[in-house]
Amino acid sequence: MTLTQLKYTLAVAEEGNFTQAAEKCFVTQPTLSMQVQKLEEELGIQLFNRKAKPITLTPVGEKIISQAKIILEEAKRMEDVVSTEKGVVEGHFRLGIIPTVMPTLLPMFLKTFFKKYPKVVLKIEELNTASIIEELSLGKLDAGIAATPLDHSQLIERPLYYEPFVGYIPSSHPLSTIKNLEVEDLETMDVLVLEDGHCFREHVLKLCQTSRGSKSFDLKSGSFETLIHLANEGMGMTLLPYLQTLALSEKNKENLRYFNSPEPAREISMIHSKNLLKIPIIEALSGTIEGVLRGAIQFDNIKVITPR
Amino acid sequence: MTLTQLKYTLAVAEEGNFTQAAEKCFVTQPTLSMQVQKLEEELGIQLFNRKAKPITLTPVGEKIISQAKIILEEAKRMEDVVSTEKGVVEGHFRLGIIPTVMPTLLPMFLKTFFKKYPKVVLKIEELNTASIIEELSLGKLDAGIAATPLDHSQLIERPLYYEPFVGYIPSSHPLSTIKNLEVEDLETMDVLVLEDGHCFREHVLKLCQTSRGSKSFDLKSGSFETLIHLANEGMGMTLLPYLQTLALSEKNKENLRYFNSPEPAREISMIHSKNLLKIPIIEALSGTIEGVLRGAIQFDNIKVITPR
DNA sequence: TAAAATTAATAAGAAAAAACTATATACAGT
DNA sequence: ACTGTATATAGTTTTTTCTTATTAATTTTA
Repeated sequence: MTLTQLKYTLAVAEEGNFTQAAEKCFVTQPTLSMQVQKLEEELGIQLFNRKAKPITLTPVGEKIISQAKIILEEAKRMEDVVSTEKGVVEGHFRLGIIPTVMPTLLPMFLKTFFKKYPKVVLKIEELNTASIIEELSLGKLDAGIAATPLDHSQLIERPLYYEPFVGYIPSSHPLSTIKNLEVEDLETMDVLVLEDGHCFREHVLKLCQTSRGSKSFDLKSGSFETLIHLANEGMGMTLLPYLQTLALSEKNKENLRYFNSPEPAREISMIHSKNLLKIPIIEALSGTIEGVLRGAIQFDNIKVITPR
Repeated sequence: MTLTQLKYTLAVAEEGNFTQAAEKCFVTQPTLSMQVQKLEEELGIQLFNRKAKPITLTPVGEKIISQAKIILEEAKRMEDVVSTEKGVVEGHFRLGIIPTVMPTLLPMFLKTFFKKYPKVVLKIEELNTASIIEELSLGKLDAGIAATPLDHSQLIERPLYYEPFVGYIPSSHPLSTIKNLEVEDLETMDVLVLEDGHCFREHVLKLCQTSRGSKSFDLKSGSFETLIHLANEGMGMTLLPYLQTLALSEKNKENLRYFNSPEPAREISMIHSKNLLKIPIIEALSGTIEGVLRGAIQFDNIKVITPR
């Protein structure tokens, strides 16, 4: 059994077609056919049902293929081991980012990062915290950016920045006359929050302390844009993460009210598994993000609100 | 990178010597040297420090080797996948058995099993329940025999037999005059139990119900032999698993008192992980044990005592 | 210190494996 | 039955892997 045979067999399984699989592997069709046959012979098992069109896997074949995937996956990691040791910043990298960070953070560091590390192929996904944790532990993700601390024993957290919460209070709102917010102001107010699944929602609820189930809490929405719309239409006030406020129109910016010091803020961190693969890329990403944000977010006195 | 290269490199790492490694791999030394060199070249990394005698791994080499082990381990599992599918009962099999079952069960089925399935190479270890569970999930064990139910989501349990508890009450003991035991008798009595770590200890304590920390409970011992000795010397009574009583001397057998129906009993099961590797061997083992015990343990009315 | 022994690297050729081109064969759909 | 598509087989070339023979380097022993 060779890794090449496994690769070819996997390709056939995925393409359902020898000819296409051969193309994908950059070899001719007979080459591929023969290697698959050799594997079948060595294992003493029929892997494919060649009569079916498109070709299907036999039940045994399914199991073999899933084991083949594991082997090839581990073989691929060898490269990671090497480049980690070399400290080389290159290769594929899969990054998960929570939805409330993604749109504001991404444009800030992406260009800088690509310029500095052109050999890294980033694949970025928008995922909620739970998915990031799961995919990290499954090895489907190399790192994630989420609000911390998470208190997860298998993960390492590296804080990137602290993002204060800012009040958005339309002029129609009773609280709009004040100059600066106090956390206490929130307790009695109706605050519009994101829908379930966003950790930012949990942050805000925690900040508001009240678990009294006020009806306005149920005006859930998936985006800050909608939240601002709703607020402008007199449905209440809301809280935004600082970076989100930078993109507001001048008119909407007038509705912002900052908290008095110590400002409540969320901690945003790079998280990754303890197996120290791809550390150089993680360092490069973290460094770039920290550098870009050093100017953008500068606050003396903050109070971190934990996600849970 | 090929599996052969990894195999050769691993051999050198293990032997600390190219020549011996070559022997172990059934190839000549130059073959092995060249393949290792090719791997080093492909990875672009020096794996071995050839100046040291015996040859040592470079720090990078260590990491590469540990990844190589993972890959080869997974490659080896391919065989298991195949033979499982073929239903072939052969190959290496690692079985863990708890200490209170090991000495009585092993001699009952081992001979029969080897006669029926000569191609299986059994490696049996005496381990407590916690170790069995851990090693099963690490893949260091193929199956285990322990008292169940364990309520562990990653494991499958297949009950093999139900083993009643039998009272051992020396003539000096106040209870020795009775003919049959009732569970209630235990509550007021001083019962000698095994030391911590044995699940049989937990069974007995549970049966006795009392968590009142009676002093006699602390006369712990690691084996039933000692327990019987202690009992004979007037330290109290004890409980034995049924199979253990078969080996007692005729004189000691007179001290046995069986429970009235429903007899309390422990459930002994074959446990294995949900990844269905080596199922045929597990089936063969389970079948053999069940067959052997069918005659030995036959009780109509029992009441299973769970470990926890 | 020189000779012998051990061990790894190199060179060159043989054997084996993996790739290719060309062709045959099987099986749908028309 | 014909045609197009797809896989298997045959024969050849290329590449890789392994072997034997030899060299080079290092350690051990006399």
